[in-house]
Amino acid sequence: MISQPPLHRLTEFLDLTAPEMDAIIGSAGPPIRVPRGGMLRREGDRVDGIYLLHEGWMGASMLLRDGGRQLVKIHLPGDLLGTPSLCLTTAGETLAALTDSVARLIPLAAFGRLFEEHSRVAACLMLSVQKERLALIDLLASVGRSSAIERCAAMLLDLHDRLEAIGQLHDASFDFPLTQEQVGDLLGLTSVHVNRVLRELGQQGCIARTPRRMTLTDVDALRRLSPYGRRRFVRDPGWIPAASATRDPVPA
Amino acid sequence: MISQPPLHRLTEFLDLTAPEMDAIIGSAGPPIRVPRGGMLRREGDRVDGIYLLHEGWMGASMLLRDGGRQLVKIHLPGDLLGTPSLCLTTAGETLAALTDSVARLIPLAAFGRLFEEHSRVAACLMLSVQKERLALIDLLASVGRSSAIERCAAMLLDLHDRLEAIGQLHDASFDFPLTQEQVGDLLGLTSVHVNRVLRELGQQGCIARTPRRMTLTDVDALRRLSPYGRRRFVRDPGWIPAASATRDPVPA
DNA sequence: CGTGCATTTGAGAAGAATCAATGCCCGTGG
DNA sequence: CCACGGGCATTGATTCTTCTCAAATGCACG
Repeated sequence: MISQPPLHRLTEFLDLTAPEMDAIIGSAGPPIRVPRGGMLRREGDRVDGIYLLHEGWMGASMLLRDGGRQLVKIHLPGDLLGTPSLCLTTAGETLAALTDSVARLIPLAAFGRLFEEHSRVAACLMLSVQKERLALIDLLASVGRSSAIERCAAMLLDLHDRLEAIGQLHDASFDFPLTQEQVGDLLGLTSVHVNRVLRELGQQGCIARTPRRMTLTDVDALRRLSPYGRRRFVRDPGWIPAASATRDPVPA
Repeated sequence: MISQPPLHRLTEFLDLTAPEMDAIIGSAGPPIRVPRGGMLRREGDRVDGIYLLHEGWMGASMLLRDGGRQLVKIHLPGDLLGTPSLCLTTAGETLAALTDSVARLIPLAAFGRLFEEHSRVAACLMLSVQKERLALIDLLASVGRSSAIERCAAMLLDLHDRLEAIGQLHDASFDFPLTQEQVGDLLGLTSVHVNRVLRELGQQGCIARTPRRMTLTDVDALRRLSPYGRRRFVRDPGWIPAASATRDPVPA
């Protein structure tokens, strides 16, 4: 028994109507279970749609020619996965399960129909993608222009804030399934150095770690460490027409 | 006398119809001239639309709390500027002219209308944004997981390929208005180190520099140095409906 | 009770930053 | 015409962050 798909990432900018949400839900295929370590999509696979993540953490990563790996995004439930590859013939990113996960495919055809028939949903998708792009910009700024400890602080806060939004945060404490190597691949560091930095953060009293669990014991100190602040997102942007203006109004 | 806006970034995935292109062109405001060093938009400004760059090079950058600056994108003519801020109340990036530039504002309202009335244009915009996102991913991988020389090679190739697409490349040689500090801000390096690396590339015979001009004397060697290959983009993706299927068909 | 993965720790090396000075080009104003 | 100043490029010397290599430890799991 699979619960309804989490759509908070699509309704965070705008309240969608029931028909609009039904259209989204209806466009998704059956649940796909991916065990920890499994792949939902590999770089080079044919692009057959995008994915909506129901449960679990997944990582989007890119392989480099020298064998290195750049983790591009830690995806949490509700995220849309694989959208960057929409403009490619062959997937540009690997989607790997960091925990046991469940996702659903939204096939290209269904995505196209959604786009054509529900312009407000299309607008929400656009905003969602822009938000992802900003996250990428923040990560880039962090990797390009900050010290290792600042990057770690920013990453922990990012997870903190996003987990809070989906109710998976309890007293600034959350499940933390990432290995130090994965953190390194995300932040442009070695696992060895991640280890030292996390210990340093622990000694400063900013965080407390137990296996697979992370507690931010001094969120304010972490925010001071972080190289950038929190973004303020729009709500009900004026340029998206009100629901009643939607095409094909369904008669009551 | 301002020439027609360059729309190659919007038609590279799909041929648009004349009415669709007219709608885009019609949505843009009057040309805005920005002298080298001037700002089109500052971080924190109110978001009133996006911009279409006609002429010149512009940089999108983000300021860090410690005073550092991350250059996020070097924009060339035809690019859409400022789209990441669509989901923010207040601009998240500064748009600064790297050369004398000309841009046009597409106001939010016009953008919304475009989205609502021309779903194929909306789809093209989505693909365009995804392409930008991939560029950001590539940059991130480069900054996070490659040496300084590899990053420089990748940046030079990126400019090479994009300038080629707009006919501003002559025998692997192009106008290069970036200061070494700006390159450093883009690649996560200091200007001092950029200088050394560029000299190294020169000594290896990969590039030749004269003031404000760059020549790639060994493109293949640079491609071997670059941490990633070229992307292959879709053309006429099946999920976007054919032009005749567009709503509001204009009677002949 | 091995086995395999992840974390932890140490020592040394390397890449890039920092600090500091110099030179060059070019526009400005005396 | 020339002195001056600002921005940018270049170079050297030194420091420091982070990587690399290596090994030990701990822990989960069959």
